[in-house]
Amino acid sequence: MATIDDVARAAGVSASTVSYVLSGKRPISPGTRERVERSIRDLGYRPHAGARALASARSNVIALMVPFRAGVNVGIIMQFVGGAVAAARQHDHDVLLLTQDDTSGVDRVASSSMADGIIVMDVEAQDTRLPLLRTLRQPSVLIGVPDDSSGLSCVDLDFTAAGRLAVRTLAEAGHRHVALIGASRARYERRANYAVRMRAGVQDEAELRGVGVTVVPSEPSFAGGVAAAVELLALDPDVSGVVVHNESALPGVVAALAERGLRVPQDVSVLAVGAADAAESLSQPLTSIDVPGHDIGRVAVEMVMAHLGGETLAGTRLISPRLTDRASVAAPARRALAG
Amino acid sequence: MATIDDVARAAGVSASTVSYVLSGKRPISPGTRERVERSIRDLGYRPHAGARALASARSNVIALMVPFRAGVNVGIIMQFVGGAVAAARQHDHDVLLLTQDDTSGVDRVASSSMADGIIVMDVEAQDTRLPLLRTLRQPSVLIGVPDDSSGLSCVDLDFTAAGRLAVRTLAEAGHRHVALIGASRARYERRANYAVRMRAGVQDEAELRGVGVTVVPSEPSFAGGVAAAVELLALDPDVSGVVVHNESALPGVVAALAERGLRVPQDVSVLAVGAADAAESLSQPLTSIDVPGHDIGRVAVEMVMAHLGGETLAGTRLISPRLTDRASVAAPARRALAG
DNA sequence: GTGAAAGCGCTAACAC
DNA sequence: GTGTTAGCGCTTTCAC
Repeated sequence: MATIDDVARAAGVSASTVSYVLSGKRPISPGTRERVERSIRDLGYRPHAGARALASARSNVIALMVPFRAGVNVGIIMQFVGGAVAAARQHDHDVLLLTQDDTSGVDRVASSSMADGIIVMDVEAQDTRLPLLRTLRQPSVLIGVPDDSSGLSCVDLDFTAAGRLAVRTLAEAGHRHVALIGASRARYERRANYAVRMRAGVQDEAELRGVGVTVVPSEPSFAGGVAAAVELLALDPDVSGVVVHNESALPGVVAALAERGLRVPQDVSVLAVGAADAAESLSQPLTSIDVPGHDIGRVAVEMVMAHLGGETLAGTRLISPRLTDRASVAAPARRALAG
Repeated sequence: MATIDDVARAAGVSASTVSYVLSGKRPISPGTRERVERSIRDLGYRPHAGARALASARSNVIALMVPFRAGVNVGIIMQFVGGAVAAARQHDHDVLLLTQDDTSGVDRVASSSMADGIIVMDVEAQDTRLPLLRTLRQPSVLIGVPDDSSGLSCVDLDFTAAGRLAVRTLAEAGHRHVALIGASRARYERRANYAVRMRAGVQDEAELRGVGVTVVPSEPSFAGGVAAAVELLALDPDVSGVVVHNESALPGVVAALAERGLRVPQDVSVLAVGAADAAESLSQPLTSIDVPGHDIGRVAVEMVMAHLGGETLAGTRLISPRLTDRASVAAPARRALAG
C-alpha cells in the first residue's frame, strides 16, 4: 500500500501538500495539484482510514442502530437503511451497523471514536438509551420521538398528521363510522411513540368532525389481523371506513372482510398506513399513507451532518404524510349511511 | 477521553503494560493486572479505534456488501445481516455496511484499511466484482457461488440439494407430475446461481425418479405468481405437486390455485423454498425448505475469521437444506394419478 | 514481569 | 503557495 509519503516523493512535494490537495483546505497551484493527482492515481493511493481518524479526530463513519427484533417491519427498515447509507455516502461517510440488542454498542462505538455520529432507530417513549445518548461527545439523531426529547434531535413521519389525514380522507368520502386497526397491545403498553401518536391523530380528527371511531389493537400477523377485523365488526357493525396501521396484520384484515362478504371499497373503505409495499403488493392494492423510510433515513443523516458542521440546535423534524390513492376508499354504502 | 497514558499513570505502570493487559499477549502479574484493570474502569478508558488500527494494521471491522435492489427478498437479507452482525460481535468485530450500487465500495474500504475482511452477498454466476476481490489484501467471502470460484471462499444453501429434496418429497408422496415455479426470466438470464442450481436439482431428481417436470419462471410479484400458475396449469393440466422458489410470487400462486378451485393439499401439493416467513405467514402455511439466512451470515463471518486467523484454504461451503413440514404436501388426488 | 522507544500514516499548526 | 514538524493514541520490538 502506498502512503502519503510515497505520493509526495513521486510528485516532488511534501506530504502536507498532498494532504492539502486531498482536503482542499488551502490553495494549491495548478501545476502542483496536477502532479500530485497524477501520482495519486499512478500509485493507487488511498489514505489509511485509521491514521486519518487518529490525526483528524474524525472517522468519517456514522453508526446506525437497527432493530432486528421481530414485529418491526423489515421492509421499512431496509428502506430506511438504504436511505441512510446513500445519504452518508454523499457526505463521504460510511455506515457502521449496530443492532438493538447489542446494548453496549453505542457506548463502545462512541467512546472508541469509531463513529462521528449515531442514529438510533425505533425509539420508544421512555427509551432507556436516551441518558447515554445525551452524554456522548458525538451528535445523535433518533428515529421516533420520545416523551422527553430535550437536547436530542429526532426525525419521524408525522404520525399525528397521518392519523388526521386518514380520518379526514374517510370523512370527506362520507364515512361516519371509522376505525383504526393499530399496533399490538404490547406496543401501546410500551408506548411506542408512533402507535400512540397515530392513534391520537385519528381520535382528534374523528372528534373534530363528529365521526364515530373505534380503535382495535392487533397482533402483527395474519391471524392477528383476522381477529382484529372480527372484533371490530362486533364492536361497531356499522363501521364503513377502516384505517390499518399494521403491515403484518393487513392481509388478515382484508381476508376477514372478504370472508364476511364485504367488498372493498363498495361495502367498506380501507386505508393502509405503513410500508409502501404492504399496501401495494396485496391482491387488491390499497390506498395508503406510506412511511417514507428512505426519506427519513436521508434526513437523519443530514441532521447528523448538520451537527458535525457546527449546527448546534437540536430539534424534532416531522415529515408530512402523503396519501397514495389506489381506489380503496369510496363513499360508504347505504348500509352504513343508514346506520 | 482518557488515553492509554492516563491509565498507565493512574496504575503506576507503563503504557505498554496497559496494552499487554488488554491484549493478553504477555504474562502480567496478578497485582499489576488488578491495578490496571481498576484504572481502566475508573477512567472509563476505551482504546481509540483509529490509533489501534494504525498501530496494529487491524481495524476489527468487517465490511458487508448488501443488495438493496428490488426483487431481492428483504426478510432474508435482514436475517443474513443479523446473523453476520451477531457472529462478528462474538469475534470482537463490528460491521460496516456497503450497498451493492456503491460500486467502488469494496475497493475504497479495502484499500483504506477500513475493514479486515469483506463479505459480498448475492453473487452472480459471472459476477463483475470477482476480479477485484481476488486482488485484495483482505480475505473475502461470497454468499452464492459464481461459475469460477477458484481462489475465493463461498457459502450458500445447497440449492441443488434443495431442489432434489423438494422433488423427492413430492415424488415419495406419490406425485408423477411436478413443477417448479422459479425466479424471474431475468434472473435466469443473468444466471443467478441460486436459481440455476435449484432448477438443476429439481430437474435431476425428477429425471432420476422418472417424474414429469415443468419449469415456469415467475416475476417476483403477486401478479407474477398468478400468471405463472395459470401458465403452469396450461402447460401441464395434470400437475399435482408444485415447488415455488419465489417468495414474492408465492401469494399469487396460492391465490391462483384457489381461484381454480384447487385445494392445497387435496388437489395440489405446494412446497415453498425461500424465506421462512414467506411460507409461514400465508393464510394457509406451507411446507417449506427455508433459506437459513441467519446461519449463512454466521458461517460467512466464521470463514472470514478463519482466514484472519491464518487459515489459507479457500473453498465453498454448502449448507444442507432442511424441510419444515406444514402439511401442504399430501398424496395426489385421483385426477392426477389417473393422468 | 516490566519499561523505553520507535514507529504506524496522517493532519494541521507554524514557518517562510 | 509550499515545506517542516509536532503530534494523534496505540502496538510491539528490544532491552533488562
